[in-house]
Amino acid sequence: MNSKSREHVVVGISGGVDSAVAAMLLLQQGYKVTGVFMKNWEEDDDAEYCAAEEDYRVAREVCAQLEIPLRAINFAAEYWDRVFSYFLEEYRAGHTPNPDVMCNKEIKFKAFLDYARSLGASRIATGHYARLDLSDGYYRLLRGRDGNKDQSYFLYTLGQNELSQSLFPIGELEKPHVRQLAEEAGFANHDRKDSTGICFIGERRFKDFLSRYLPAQPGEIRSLDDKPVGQHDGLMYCTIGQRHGLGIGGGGKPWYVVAKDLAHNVLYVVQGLDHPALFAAELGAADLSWVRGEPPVNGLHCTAKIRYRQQDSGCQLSPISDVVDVKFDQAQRAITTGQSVVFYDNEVCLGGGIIKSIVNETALPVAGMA
RNA sequence: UGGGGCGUCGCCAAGUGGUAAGGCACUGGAUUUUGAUUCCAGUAUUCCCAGGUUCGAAUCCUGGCGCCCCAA
Repeated sequence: MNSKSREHVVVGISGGVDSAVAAMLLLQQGYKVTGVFMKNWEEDDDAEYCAAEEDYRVAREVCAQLEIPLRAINFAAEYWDRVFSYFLEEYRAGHTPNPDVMCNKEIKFKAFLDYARSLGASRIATGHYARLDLSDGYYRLLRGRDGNKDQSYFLYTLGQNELSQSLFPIGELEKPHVRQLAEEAGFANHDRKDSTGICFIGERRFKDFLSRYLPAQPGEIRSLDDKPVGQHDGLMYCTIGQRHGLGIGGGGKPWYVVAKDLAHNVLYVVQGLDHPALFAAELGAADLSWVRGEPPVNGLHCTAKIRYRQQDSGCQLSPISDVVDVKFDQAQRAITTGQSVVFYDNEVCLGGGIIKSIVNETALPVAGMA
């Protein structure tokens, strides 16, 4: 065997195909592999069915087939303290956070990494569609080879320390190939539907879920010319660019959320997918994180995403300090505070930050609202 | 209490004698490791009410009820 035969890797096994194939590939590459199933959310009493239990059952099945040990670890307390509380605070403040970005930062590549080290592993591995590359003494985070599944967006908070202790075994593969390998390996989950929804919390009616933690605060919905057009149940249940769930119709074109006025508890809407008020070409971001460990040169022209699964758009970063001002070559639709902007230099994910402000050419009824 | 207009699904809105378009909302599904977006499908035996004319009316007539506008 090769020198890797002694290296111990802990793989996060979720019950899905991706992590199962990741573990299998590591085994084939000669690593010593241990599977770990994370439970980071205590099921709610009234949950229709317990998805986590089924996930765990499948995880055990896969590990049994691979003949690797599977351990279970509960990070529910950490998840609540470091991810969920942040999530609620952001919503309360009228923003739209991305909990999965925070989950990767605080749980998978921190708590889980620490745990893996305590088990004697030198690295962790996950089933993310992203790639690692070591050049000039620096680790680079690259987009997954499968452009349709690329998950580097969720990983932009990782730095040199995390990447030097991580592996993304399926990053070079395309999803259909992963499923094929799973089928050939005889994994029962080879055709299991991809999981979506908030990491560990799963798919559920989002508004109902949020309302358990943030009580309703009904208020008026107004059009940009300040005419009342309906009622909302709470500004925190809505996000910029959102169409459904408002319950307002008429006039032909669909209505979209364009702004929130927290001070007056008013939700502003606009009619038509391409309404100009929905577009802005500039934003301010903070809580920056750079994969290389240091910011790129000031004035850098690169590309960026405003949300997951969106095509990158050219932009200019300047000035860069604790915060950054991002000017896009083309106006972006529905830039939303709380979401992450993630920067790329072609295939390389440079890092990103949390969107804090939007510079919009179209005057909104209330100054400073987002 | 003079004149004019209108009343079709929760909301806009076609249809002016031949047996209820479409859009929005809503519901379901697809896509998606955030929240969204997008895509596909479904949704009025009934046209404010009551009579009448007609083989046949949401469409014509009569009478109500409701709303709007202009005059006062």
